[in-house]
Amino acid sequence: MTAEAPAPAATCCVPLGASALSEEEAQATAAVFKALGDPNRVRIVNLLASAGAPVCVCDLTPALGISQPTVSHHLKRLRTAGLVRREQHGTWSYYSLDPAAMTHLATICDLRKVRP
Amino acid sequence: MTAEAPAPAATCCVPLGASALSEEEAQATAAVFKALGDPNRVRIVNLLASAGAPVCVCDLTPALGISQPTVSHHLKRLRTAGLVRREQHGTWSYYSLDPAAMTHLATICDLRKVRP
DNA sequence: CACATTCATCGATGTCTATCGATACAGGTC
DNA sequence: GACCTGTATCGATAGACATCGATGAATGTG
Repeated sequence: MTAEAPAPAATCCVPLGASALSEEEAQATAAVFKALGDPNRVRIVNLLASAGAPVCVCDLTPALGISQPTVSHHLKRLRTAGLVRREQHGTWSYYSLDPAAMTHLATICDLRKVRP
Repeated sequence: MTAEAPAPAATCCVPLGASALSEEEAQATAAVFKALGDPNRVRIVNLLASAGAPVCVCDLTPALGISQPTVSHHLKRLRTAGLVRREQHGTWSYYSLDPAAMTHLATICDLRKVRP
């Protein structure tokens, strides 16, 4: 019952329950990744990031080459995940990345510093 | 047709096609995120990260509290996405994070430096 | 060799979701 | 007011996927 990896191969088990994520934490993290787990949403985030300023839906739609309802759907998913913010100006909706969420995402993804 | 965001509101359109991701790039990126878009897979990655050494499936299964076939399924998805590596020792399979993939993931997620 | 154990695959099932066309809603323009 | 335009929502549909039990393959143990 030790933690050595390619173990002596008689018993193999390791109690790694230690610093495990809670069910809720895992679900929250997965929700963020799930929101980014679609090519069109990745492209939306990329477009918003490279734009650097709020972008109108009427610009997003032709850039993505998918129907307007589908764009609206993806934006809603990104917004629900907290990755994107909406800003309404008259008839037009402008979307931009949520800076805090981007920082949070970068933190989550950097697993290189995790220790046992 | 300028890039200012809350524009004068007469025309709103901005040509932001500039540094857009290709279809393939977007799909590849989304595939990585999709692989992480499940609570159990997030927990697997977390367990592997905090273990710091290859972990036996027989340790993962009780730690996750789901059936063994399901664990196997998730591991396969993570492995297909290139996030995880398998190492077989006798009857046992040991899984560990792919360091290069982790670095790549951290790079992808850090959108804070993107410029227009 | 017979048996047990570990893990991957298979088949089935229920749920989720991406996509679109049609429609409703909200602002602006005349 | 009537009309146009940009967005969001609705309803339907096809495809993807998480989950499990059963089975199979590989390896060790008696």
